[in-house]
Amino acid sequence: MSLFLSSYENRLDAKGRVSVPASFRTALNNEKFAGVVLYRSFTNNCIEGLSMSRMESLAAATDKMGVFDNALDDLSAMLFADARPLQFDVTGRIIIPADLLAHAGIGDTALFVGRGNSFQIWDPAAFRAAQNKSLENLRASRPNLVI
Amino acid sequence: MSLFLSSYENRLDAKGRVSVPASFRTALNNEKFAGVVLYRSFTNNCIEGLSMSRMESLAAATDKMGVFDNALDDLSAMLFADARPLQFDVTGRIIIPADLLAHAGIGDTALFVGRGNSFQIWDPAAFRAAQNKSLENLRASRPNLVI
DNA sequence: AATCAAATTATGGGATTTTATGGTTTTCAA
DNA sequence: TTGAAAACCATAAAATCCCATAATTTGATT
Repeated sequence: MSLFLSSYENRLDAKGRVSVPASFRTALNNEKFAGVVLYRSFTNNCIEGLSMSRMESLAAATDKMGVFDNALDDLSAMLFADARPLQFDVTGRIIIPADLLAHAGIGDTALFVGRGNSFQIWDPAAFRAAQNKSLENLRASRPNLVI
Repeated sequence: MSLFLSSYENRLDAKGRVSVPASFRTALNNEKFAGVVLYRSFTNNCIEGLSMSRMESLAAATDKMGVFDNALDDLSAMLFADARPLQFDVTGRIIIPADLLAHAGIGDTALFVGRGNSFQIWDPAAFRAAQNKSLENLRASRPNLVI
């Protein structure tokens, strides 16, 4: 398996440690960096997460675009400056930096949400609200995706 | 064979395990992931099922289109967040998560319904009711299917 | 067409492993 | 030396594996 799928609600302990869901870890288990990269979402009150190798391919992609695209320059500046590499401990936990937790409004419970090739970390209630919103949007726009 | 055809009614045991019908399993037997991906139907009180490779091609598609199609982005987000990868045990069983069972109103018997390239899982009675409803609709509208 | 044997499939329960979570000790740098 | 981070250890709950058995299908042979 190599996609981040499904959602998992895990608790932060007194030291701020959270288990990254086992299925996310297996999705990462032939990565050379045993951990994840987190950064603040630009669009939502949540944390974005991906593998180090995907971060590297992002770097490669922005390289190819050249130095004259200002928007992209801003984006990659933000992204790379903000990105936090976090290594798993022996039991597969990480400590999410306080400013990321604050940005996502996460208290003592974190919801890991699969997004295919990446994932997000949300405050459970905030995610449910956001998901209801996009379900409404979908019902209104009825995109025609063939699955 | 590679299509999901026909319907099969199987029992859930005390631990919630159900056999995926053998013919569905053979339809999946050159997949690298030995199992299925399930998610809540957006339109019916049932569970949708498909192969992991189909899920992966969806991930590839959303990658290519980037972040500019909001509707499709919403949809794939819903899908990936909701999708449950479930591996077969040695005898070809899976455990359907409790929230999916609740959404489909499934008690101790699950009806696997072939849909060609995908399948659905229903509560038997709920499926029969839905079938009658769509038969009524068909009689009323008489769509003209050209083969 | 009927019957029986063999293979496959569905189902059941106990044993084992993983996983999430908590706490304690050690290390290291400020 | 003191505080934070990392390493280490422990455990309950959940998921998975393993083996056994009942039911069904398939295929062969009358």
